[in-house]
Amino acid sequence: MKKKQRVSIKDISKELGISITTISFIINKKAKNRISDEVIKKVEDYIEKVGYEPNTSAQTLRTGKTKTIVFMAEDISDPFFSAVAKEMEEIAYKNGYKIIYCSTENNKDRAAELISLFQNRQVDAFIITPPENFEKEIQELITQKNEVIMLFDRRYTSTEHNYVILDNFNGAKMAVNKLISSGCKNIAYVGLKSDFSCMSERLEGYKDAIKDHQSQPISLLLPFKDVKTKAGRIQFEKFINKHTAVDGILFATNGLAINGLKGLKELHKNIPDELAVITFDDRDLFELHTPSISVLSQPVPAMATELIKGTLELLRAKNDKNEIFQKILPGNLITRDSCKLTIYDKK
Amino acid sequence: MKKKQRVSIKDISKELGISITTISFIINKKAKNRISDEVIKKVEDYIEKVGYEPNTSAQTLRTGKTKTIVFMAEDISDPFFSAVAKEMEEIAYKNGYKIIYCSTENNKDRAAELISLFQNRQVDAFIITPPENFEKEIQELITQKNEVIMLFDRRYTSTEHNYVILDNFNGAKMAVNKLISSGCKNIAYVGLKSDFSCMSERLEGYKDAIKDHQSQPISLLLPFKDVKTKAGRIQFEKFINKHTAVDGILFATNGLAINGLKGLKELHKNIPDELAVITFDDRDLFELHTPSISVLSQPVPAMATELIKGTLELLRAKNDKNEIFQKILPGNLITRDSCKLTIYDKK
DNA sequence: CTGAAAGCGCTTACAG
DNA sequence: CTGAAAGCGCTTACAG
Repeated sequence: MKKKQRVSIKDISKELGISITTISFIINKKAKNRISDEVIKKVEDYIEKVGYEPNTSAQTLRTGKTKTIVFMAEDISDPFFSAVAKEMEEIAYKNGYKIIYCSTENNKDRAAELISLFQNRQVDAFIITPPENFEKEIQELITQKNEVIMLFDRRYTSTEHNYVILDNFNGAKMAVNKLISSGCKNIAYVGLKSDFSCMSERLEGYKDAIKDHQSQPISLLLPFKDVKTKAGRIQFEKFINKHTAVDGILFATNGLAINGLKGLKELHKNIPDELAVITFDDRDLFELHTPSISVLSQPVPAMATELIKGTLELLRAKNDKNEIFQKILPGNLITRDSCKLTIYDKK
Repeated sequence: MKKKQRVSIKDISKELGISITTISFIINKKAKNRISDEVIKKVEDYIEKVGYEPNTSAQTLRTGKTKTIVFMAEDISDPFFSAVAKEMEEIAYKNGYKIIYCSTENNKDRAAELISLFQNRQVDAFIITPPENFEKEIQELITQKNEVIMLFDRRYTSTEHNYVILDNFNGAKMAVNKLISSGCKNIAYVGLKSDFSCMSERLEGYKDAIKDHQSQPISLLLPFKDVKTKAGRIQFEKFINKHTAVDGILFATNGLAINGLKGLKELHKNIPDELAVITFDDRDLFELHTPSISVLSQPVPAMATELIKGTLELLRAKNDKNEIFQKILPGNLITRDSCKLTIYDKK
């Protein structure tokens, strides 16, 4: 935290009597077989001594690379996304990259506006959780090839693209199997009415898990705008009152679970005796809830690592080849009191 | 989301047959009394038409201004800080600024490292929640005058500096008065062992509120590292077991409250009958908790607005004068079931 | 009222 | 193995 005056390549050149060309090559590790070891050593030592750091703007202006990644989350203040964001940052900084965040609020106009804003500001890569009905825009973005495009949490089946997602299908299966093994006979699925791949994959996982177990799926799909609202809660309560046989629920997102738990409280349902509950995404709220809520948690650190690792890899490979980075990570089942104990649980 | 090739001032100059000097003046609104209205109109129309956006790196290289603000939070994945972050972003983008986030984890070495990192990358302003024992470093940073320094959540009494904070003293008083009016006779304070101004101000507010009410303050101050740990919970439980007369608690942070609520659950304390509870900071967890928890919530949108507004103002005023921006915002008391009802509550 | 030119700090093709 | 020079896209002091 010293430094008064920034030192430039020119200063080093003057000081050491070596051309700026040579110094630049050394700084950029392009000196091998070009510059003598002696000169390399001399320059590196001096750089170390004065703590030289290249001017990013000059580099950007010259190369067109900004060393900046944009993370467009659905909502950066959502605990899941902010946890991912925090982990990513750390790794990005270590690799000399900055991250800029923004929230789409699942609004496609807003997302389009943000993308165009950041394209103007020049960024190297976008990590995006696309909003509803955004496939065309994403495709166009990928086709332009101006930036590396990495999708997160959601993918499209029609296009070949980079993504990091949860294994939603098997996650849902694990969660439902937990409900089954704890004695539930009629399991309902509460999800989002959405074209998000994660939502359809979770629903499919649910259906697959119950197919030999109960006569037919029972599901409620709420529109995105109602997830946190009273209107959504009323729809959920109606659903519960209608399907009286339901004795287990899988919530597809933590938002749905929170509103659903409020609803179950209003209906005075006893968890887990009348109704067992499990949800996607862990939050400390679920641990503290009475009773504590079982979850299928997403591996946040692993996701963040893959997201950045993949993006940096693609950034390096850019133009080299049409490399594709795809990762599907398994979730973790955390059993708590909202599922009845079974003889298999030792606790 | 079109655009193939970025258009530069040079392109405009060639197209319109006007010098780049003139165009630059018009873009930067320095055209008044220098350039004819006719030319201004012509250039502005063309810029509008082709959607010209200046190259930020070139501007930065030339002016030294990066249009970047760093927000160093204690933990950017904490709901309070991530909520503030999200609000700030929106306003910053509208003003042509980017925000970069990082987390100090309340670690002073890490904070110092981050500051030096971002100084090298050149940023215009720092919005900082300083970690413990960081006053000297902050003072040095302010003295350097390389960037605008805005403190958030914590301030120092010894130095004159910019800050946006909660009215902690009166917030704590309001919270304690709520406990008093709901019938508590022995109110304890659970806080942080810390040199943060917010912590001492809250403790003072508590002391001031109870001074005519109970014989002496009863407080537990935990070290930062134990806030979320089992060790901290055990200390808390011992404290509760020791002070059997305590029938009301004010928690100084949401983290302390969460761990404390876990402890009270383990001790099978009935809230609010045996023990009423109120905490600083609202989280949806507190609303969903059984019983729901009363809080002294911080005005997140107003804080974010003041933070950015103030920072931009100082950025504009830089060098002009030694302007100082200080804002103390009032908290909101939200009464829920963790305080007993009084005849004054209509519900 | 308008423009030619220097220079911010880099990178890299080219020459030697 | 090393260096002189052009140029990335701006801003602004200076000249007219």
